[in-house]
Amino acid sequence: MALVPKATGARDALLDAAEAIMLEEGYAAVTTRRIAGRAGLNSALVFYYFDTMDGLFIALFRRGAQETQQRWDRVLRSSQPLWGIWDMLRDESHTARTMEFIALGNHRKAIRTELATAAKRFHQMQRKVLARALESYGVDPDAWPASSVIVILTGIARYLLIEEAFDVHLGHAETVALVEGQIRALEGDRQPAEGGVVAAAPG
Amino acid sequence: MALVPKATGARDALLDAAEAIMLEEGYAAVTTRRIAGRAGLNSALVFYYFDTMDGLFIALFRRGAQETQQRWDRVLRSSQPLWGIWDMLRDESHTARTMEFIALGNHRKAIRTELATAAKRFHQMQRKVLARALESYGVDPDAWPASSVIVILTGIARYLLIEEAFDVHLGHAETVALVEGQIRALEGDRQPAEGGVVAAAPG
DNA sequence: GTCTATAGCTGGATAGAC
DNA sequence: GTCTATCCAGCTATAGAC
Repeated sequence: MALVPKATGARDALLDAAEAIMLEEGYAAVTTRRIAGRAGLNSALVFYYFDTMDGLFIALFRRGAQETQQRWDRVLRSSQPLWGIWDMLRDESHTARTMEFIALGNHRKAIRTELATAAKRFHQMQRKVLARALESYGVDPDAWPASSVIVILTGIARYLLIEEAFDVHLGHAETVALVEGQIRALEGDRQPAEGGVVAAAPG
Repeated sequence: MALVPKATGARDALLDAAEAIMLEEGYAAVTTRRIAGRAGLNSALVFYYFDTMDGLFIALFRRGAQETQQRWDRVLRSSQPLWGIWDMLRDESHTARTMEFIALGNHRKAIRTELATAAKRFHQMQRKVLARALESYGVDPDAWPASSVIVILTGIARYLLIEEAFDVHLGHAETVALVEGQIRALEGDRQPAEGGVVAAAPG
């Protein structure tokens, strides 16, 4: 399960092509003809495998969400879960795809439902690990509930990435320093060798 | 200058129609024919006034940014700038439009440039007022730089709104309480009568 | 499972009448 | 400034051959 999936069959090849087009040019550019052209296949195959364009988007989202789940599984096993969560949230490639689906989901009910389900699952997964960690650090759960820490870290990380994509960096360095200072106070320095986001799959 | 602009001429009517379609169905649904149909005008007029679809989107963004600027002007004159900024950031109608343009800008250079310029202008505007306010509250500017406070508040507010649009509310109440508790500690209770976001235009 | 062919529609954009 | 008419391209989706 590599980060950049390699097509093993026509269905995967179509999903790979759709994902690439979506990231490069946005969901509106994902059309049956362009998917097929990029994958070197016939456009009728899109309907054979996914029935409709909505079906394709949902299949694409689920495949991505499964990968994301596996990455969270790894990250949350880290002995420094705060660092792990923060670094994962700061990962651009993951967030770019999520934001494209959010834009799509804002106007398509079927996608919106998929997104909501996945968002809740990931939140709970993070909350369980984080609540235990914060407790072990002696953090008052009334002052800093784990679910709030997730919302705050996610919101900050995502906003930083959005602005970076537009080459806007006002206050970014200060904010990263501020957040990472808080994490360091609880978990010490980042131990880059384990639980990292980068080394996700073996060569 | 009302929040929901009334068309005074064909050009404004086209922009109004484009904005409504964009909010309801996303930027991809904004087409010359649909704009014209909604405005009760001819689709060729879109090209007469805006040359291309990119031209239309840029004109639409600029008109909205001008309104936003005026709203920030009002909000930042408040005697409780932290409350003013937070309430403005939490305003859904404003953010929905911004996010649609971000999705569009992620894949169109001309839009991206417009967005970056406006984002920087708004940030500086907020930072000036906030830096002075935080200083008057005795907040250490090295621990909490104004530009970081802007990034943090904006990131949190926007993430809350994104999730609310998908009916996901995990950790939201706790996070709002946490943020507003911090603001209250500096500025006291919210004084709803002045500088509010709601009462923007007469009539 | 993959292809060709095509129906039926909608898109951006332009020319030119009024 | 607003309209009709039109070009050509692209779209989703289906039918049916292989």
